[in-house]
Amino acid sequence: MVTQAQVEDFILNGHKEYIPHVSLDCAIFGYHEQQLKLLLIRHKAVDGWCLPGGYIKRTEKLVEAAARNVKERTGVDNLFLQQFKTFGDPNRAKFEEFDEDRWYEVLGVRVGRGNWLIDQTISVGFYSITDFSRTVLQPDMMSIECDWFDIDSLPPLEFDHNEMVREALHTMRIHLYHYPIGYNMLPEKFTLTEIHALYETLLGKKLDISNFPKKLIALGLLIKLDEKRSIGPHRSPHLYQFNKERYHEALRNGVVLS
Amino acid sequence: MVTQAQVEDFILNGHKEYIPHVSLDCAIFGYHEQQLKLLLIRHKAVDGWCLPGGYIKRTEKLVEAAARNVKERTGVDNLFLQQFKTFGDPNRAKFEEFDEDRWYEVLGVRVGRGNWLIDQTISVGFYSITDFSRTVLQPDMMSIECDWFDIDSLPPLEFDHNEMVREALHTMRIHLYHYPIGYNMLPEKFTLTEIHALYETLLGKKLDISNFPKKLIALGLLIKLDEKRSIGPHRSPHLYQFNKERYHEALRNGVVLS
DNA sequence: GTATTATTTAGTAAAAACTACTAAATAAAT
DNA sequence: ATTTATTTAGTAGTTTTTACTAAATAATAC
Repeated sequence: MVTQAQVEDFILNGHKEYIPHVSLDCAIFGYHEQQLKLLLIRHKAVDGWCLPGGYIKRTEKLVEAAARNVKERTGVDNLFLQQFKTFGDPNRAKFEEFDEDRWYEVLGVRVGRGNWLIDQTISVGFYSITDFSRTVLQPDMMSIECDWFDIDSLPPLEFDHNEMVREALHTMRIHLYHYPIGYNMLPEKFTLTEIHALYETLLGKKLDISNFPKKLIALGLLIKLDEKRSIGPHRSPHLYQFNKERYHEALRNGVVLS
Repeated sequence: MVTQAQVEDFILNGHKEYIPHVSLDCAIFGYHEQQLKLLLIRHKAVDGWCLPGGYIKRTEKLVEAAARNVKERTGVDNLFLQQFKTFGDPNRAKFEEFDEDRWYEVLGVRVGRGNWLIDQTISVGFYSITDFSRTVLQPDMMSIECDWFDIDSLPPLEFDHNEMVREALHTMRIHLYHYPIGYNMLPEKFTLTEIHALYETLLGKKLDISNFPKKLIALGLLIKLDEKRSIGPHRSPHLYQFNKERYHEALRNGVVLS
């Protein structure tokens, strides 16, 4: 639970703990059973939805700040997390629309125009992917709501966040061909059909079911187990798991998936 | 010419014109006759070499700040310019080594620890490519020297700039397969041998001379002219030029070169 | 003019990769 | 034992890539 004192301290003294003029925004993609969603939040003092974001502590690395932010919103750790682009445009937030009275009303603190939060920021964009069924959402102290939205029916977003989502999705889909993905999104042991559905959903297009797994297996990323899973009146699929070493080696050095 | 008054104004009042805590660094690659070089500068108050960089005016976009920076250093406009990564690590610059007396000595201004220049910054990395024979180098006001270095024999760089160069080169080489390149680096009309040499040098590897141009021609990026160039006692090569429309369309939407 | 020369560049054969499709295998249910 | 639905190995056809060959050709030397 966030207390009023904490909110006040953040607003009035946050610039001592965080680096001013720099923020980060996270496009957190959520996958589950062939659905792709995006996490959005609603700020107390802003009408529409936007990407979750935050500030960078003076003591932490950029990627650590992003990981902390994702963890705070979703409750989940250790996700696939990548920088995609940094945004800086004097018009990306409209400070002329800043309404001091409204901020006082909703936050209970008088935030002046000189406050560190009411100033131009450069924002570093990260994206992340998680299994949304395992998450426990938690808005940040400046927000009232936090929810998953289907990627195909997002509301219009505030600031330059529509562009951010477009860029994040684009980068994520390119990365899918160059980095292995699946940890944290699939059970420890999974079937080829499951990982196939994951890739199809993330890429937003069909992949031939019989050709798709060949490359992954040829690259040694998947280990075929001697177990099967019973899921109906038909042949039981084999279970697979990731070859952890190869997986992390591929994460570091990249692969080519097609 | 930069006056002492300008230096003082930049140091003491720069934070009003520029966004504090954010900087940018540019890996400016220079190509000419099968040589690949990198532009480095030497700060007045720092011993080693580093990437040229600068700050972002409150009125300009990120990419405009980078373009301005590249133009100031090289005198050349309108180059291929791409963001590659943003760097943020509390240890990327070592402020404990900051030597107030040395700064006074070399700059003639007393720069205190509270000064905006002596504080943690997040740096946005851009890379750019130009023909180094067409450039007129110009150090920035905080530097004494500015020169091209062969990419294979760079001096060790200050701060995290070795990592930046590694990342910039890596990104540039990936981009070569996804964006057309050559404008500003080749004459208006050029031979297949010339563009082949450009790609080989930038990629740092051999490309089969007889297969290389096929994809570029098939994509319609190159227009074969009816002119030839006389350059020796042998068959004269045809001249080509870029299909401007296709070139810019490919810059926007990307291509796949292999 | 003609032969020589070095390089450009069209063409092709072989190899590799990719795609679309077929059918065998198989485990649960009846 | 049979039916059923799905997994997954296999393959044939296509496309792309790669490696190589040789024809074309313009400047030079004679």
